[in-house]
Amino acid sequence: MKEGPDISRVAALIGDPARANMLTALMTGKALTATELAAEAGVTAQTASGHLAKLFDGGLVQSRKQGRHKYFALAHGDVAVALEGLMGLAGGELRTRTGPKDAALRQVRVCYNHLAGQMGVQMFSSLILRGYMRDDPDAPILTASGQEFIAQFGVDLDALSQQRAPLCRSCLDWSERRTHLAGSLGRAILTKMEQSGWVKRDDKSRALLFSQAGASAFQVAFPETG
Amino acid sequence: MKEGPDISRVAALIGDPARANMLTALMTGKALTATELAAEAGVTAQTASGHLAKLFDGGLVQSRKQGRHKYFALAHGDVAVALEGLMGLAGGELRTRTGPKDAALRQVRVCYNHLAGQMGVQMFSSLILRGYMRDDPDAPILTASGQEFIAQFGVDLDALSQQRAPLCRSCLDWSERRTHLAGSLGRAILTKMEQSGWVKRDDKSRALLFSQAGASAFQVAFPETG
DNA sequence: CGAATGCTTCGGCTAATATCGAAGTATGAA
DNA sequence: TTCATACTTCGATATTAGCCGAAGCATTCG
Repeated sequence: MKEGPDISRVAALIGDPARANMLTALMTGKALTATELAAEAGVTAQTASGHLAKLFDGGLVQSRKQGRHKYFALAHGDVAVALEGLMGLAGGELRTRTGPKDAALRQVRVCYNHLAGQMGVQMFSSLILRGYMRDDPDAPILTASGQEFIAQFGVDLDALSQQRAPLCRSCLDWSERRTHLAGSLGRAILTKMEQSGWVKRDDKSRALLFSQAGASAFQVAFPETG
Repeated sequence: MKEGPDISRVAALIGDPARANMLTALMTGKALTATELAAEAGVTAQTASGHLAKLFDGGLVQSRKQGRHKYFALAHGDVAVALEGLMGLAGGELRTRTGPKDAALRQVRVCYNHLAGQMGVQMFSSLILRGYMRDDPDAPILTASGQEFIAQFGVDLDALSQQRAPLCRSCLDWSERRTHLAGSLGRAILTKMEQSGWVKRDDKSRALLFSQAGASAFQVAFPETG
């Protein structure tokens, strides 16, 4: 009578309108906070909290606590695939929403001491896609080829590993809502970029000012799609 | 927020255990009567009637009356694709149970009307690696050499391209977690294999029974190049 | 013609669950 | 510290929806 896995459980999870709205909102690939998802679903915070707990238990979303916010994202690509399949049956359309303010800050800025914004996310994903780094659930891990790449970039890894602070750490990007590289390595890379004259910090804001040559060099070092 | 075409509606349809069992039973591609589906779902005939009406209204199944029987089948291939996607999500949770029947199903089975399981994935990747097919993000594309290969295999491509249904389509395999070939071409290939006596369908399950000669011929036609 | 089978509709019972108000924790800011 | 924000837990309510018994059509067969 029963063949294959039980699909009713996971389908029932998606079958609630509030949860379905949350999941579709997460289809952008960006992480959203619990309150944002509550607004997206049109329910109160308490209700949303219950829904999100169920989605987490069902393995459809992953969560990440950062400060007093809790960010949620789809657990993995298979979830998006399944959702797309359902959308094909419903003939649905996708809507987009996220509103950052300053365009310059959204493109690139400093986050404590490391690179953030669109370029920060690009650097991180470029490292991942070329096999220099592995996005472990716990923390990113620099591979052997990655260590070589970073050394050639001009960062002294041995000195960094002496420090107490973790070498690699992923940080959720404010505007992009995707992970970028933090930790002592992220800090060292930004420092190296400053030393090389690629970029200067703005005194008043978190904006970063790339020189024309620096921007070009960045694109060469961390190309967009691998 | 009650806007637009709802993914939750169709997901809720699949979300009921009885309906999910009916749909999985229909994944064989065979049409089943209402009473057969009632037994499959473990409910009475009245309950099944209500479920099937809902599935029909939701566009997931098609029905045709024949004498005093009413036969149901999946509405179209997209439904099977969506169901397989959901199975991929639910598969991870039920890793513990692997019966003898599951092993056979993992190796090869029928997905609506095309080949699935380990052999289905092998066929797909064999076509890709030999340059007969290109795995476009949108949908797989048959190359010129691929068209020649398929024609030699004994499938009339001209007749297929006349149909409204897409020729090539990728479907995510729930056991292998990789794509296999669906669409009218996938269906035609399986039909050809049946006509050639390579394989027979099981009446009760999604299992496929390859003859010894058929299995050998399959390995010759779609070698494991990877 | 009855009798039997396959399917559907109706009514009521029951269980599940989505929802929100209120109160409780945790983190960050003033 | 004190306050505000973000999120969670608890309790109660209400709507929903699955389920089956009983009865009603429709079709087929003896």
